[in-house]
Amino acid sequence: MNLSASATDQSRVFVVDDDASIRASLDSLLRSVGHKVETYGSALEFLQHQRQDDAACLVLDVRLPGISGLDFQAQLQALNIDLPIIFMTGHGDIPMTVRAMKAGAVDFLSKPFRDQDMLDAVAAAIERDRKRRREADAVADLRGLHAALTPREREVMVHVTAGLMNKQIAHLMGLSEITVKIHRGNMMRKMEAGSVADLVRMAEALGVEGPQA
Amino acid sequence: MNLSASATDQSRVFVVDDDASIRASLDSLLRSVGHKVETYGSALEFLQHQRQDDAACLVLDVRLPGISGLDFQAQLQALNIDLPIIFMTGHGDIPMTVRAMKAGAVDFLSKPFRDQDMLDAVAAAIERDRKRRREADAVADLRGLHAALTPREREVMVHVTAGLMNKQIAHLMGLSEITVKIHRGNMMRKMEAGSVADLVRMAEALGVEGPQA
DNA sequence: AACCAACCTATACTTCGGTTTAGGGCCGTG
DNA sequence: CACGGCCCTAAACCGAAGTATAGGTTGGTT
Repeated sequence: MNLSASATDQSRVFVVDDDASIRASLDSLLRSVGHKVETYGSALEFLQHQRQDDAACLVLDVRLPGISGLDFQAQLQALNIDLPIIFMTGHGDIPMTVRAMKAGAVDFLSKPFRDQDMLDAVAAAIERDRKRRREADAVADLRGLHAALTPREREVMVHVTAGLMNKQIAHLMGLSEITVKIHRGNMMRKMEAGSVADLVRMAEALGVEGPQA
Repeated sequence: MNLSASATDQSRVFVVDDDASIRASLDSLLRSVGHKVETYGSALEFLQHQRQDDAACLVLDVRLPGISGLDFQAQLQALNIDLPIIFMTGHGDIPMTVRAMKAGAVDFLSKPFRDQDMLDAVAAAIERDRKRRREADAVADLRGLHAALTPREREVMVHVTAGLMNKQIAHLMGLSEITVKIHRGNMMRKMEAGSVADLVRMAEALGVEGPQA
């Protein structure tokens, strides 16, 4: 389903800052350690460009033309764009920092910052994205399998992962036991689950379990 | 094993600040909304007192006599005291805030702060601790059951949660299948697992699984 | 009308899981 | 030394799971 090794092993850093000289210096700094870099002067500009399928992160000035970096962070979440963010600020305050960190920012750097601090933050952010990607890919594959189930198969899956016997499932669903066995067998095959133990883990990753005991 | 309903439903707030007037005003504020409050003038003083079995949190000035609040946070982690922390600061900076938040602080408030901000932060912190406690209690119970297993039973448990058949387990362990069945039956009874599905979830909570496929 | 996917059922059979009963051995504590 | 806990095995049995074969019904599509 997802045999492609996530396109590349590249790391891509998006820099959004209205100050061209900052953009240039960050571009050079980040390239020097092997990152691909794309720089933008505004949030809108960033949004209008395509994003590749790389592990990536976003380096953001909190003060952007038109929109605050914090609001932009919220907007990205609403758009379901889940990119680790590193904030930079010239004159940030503590409430701002707390809000950004609570909302999941990787780091919050005061300008001027040491190059190494930025590089460390970017490395941590990329690593976080890489991990999120791996997990998201795995879950996406599972969703594909799960989507191919018929309604009855899905229903049986829930009951199996709840630890019920075929007999009990049959009773709950108003079916004969043999029918449950058929659905169950088809479901296990479609989900590519080699055992109930496998299936339980898949169900947890998918969040398709009945309320826990 | 852990039938006691976690002692109380009380919420307890520990306030550590070297300024007595701050302690007094926080004490009054927090009591007014129903929290139990204990105040201390230093980190050491706090450590020397017993902690009850309540859902609790810690309100901490970053600047304490003898030790920085940040270092104290690290020290508590090292001591395995996992208490949600709310920092207060008179003249904090951004790196300090970032470090505290990265280390898991619930909030970081600049003095002077609005009463409501403190109350909100404390409520969030207590709720976080309550949740952590519930989970820790559940895992502690499981650990108790798991500790009562014999080495062989533990070994069988790992293989069962890996989805192996008795036959395969027997082969791996150099046993006859019947012996595996005995260990397995004893293990399921001791773990109070009604099904393999249950057992898998327990094993995940315990972290006693073989490396995932 | 023909088709197909999903659904349901039954018979028959195999394999797997699990328990009971009934042994055997090793080792450390009382 | 005797007892108990842990370990191993066997025969016999039962119930649960899983598969194959062989049907049947709907309901929507071509």
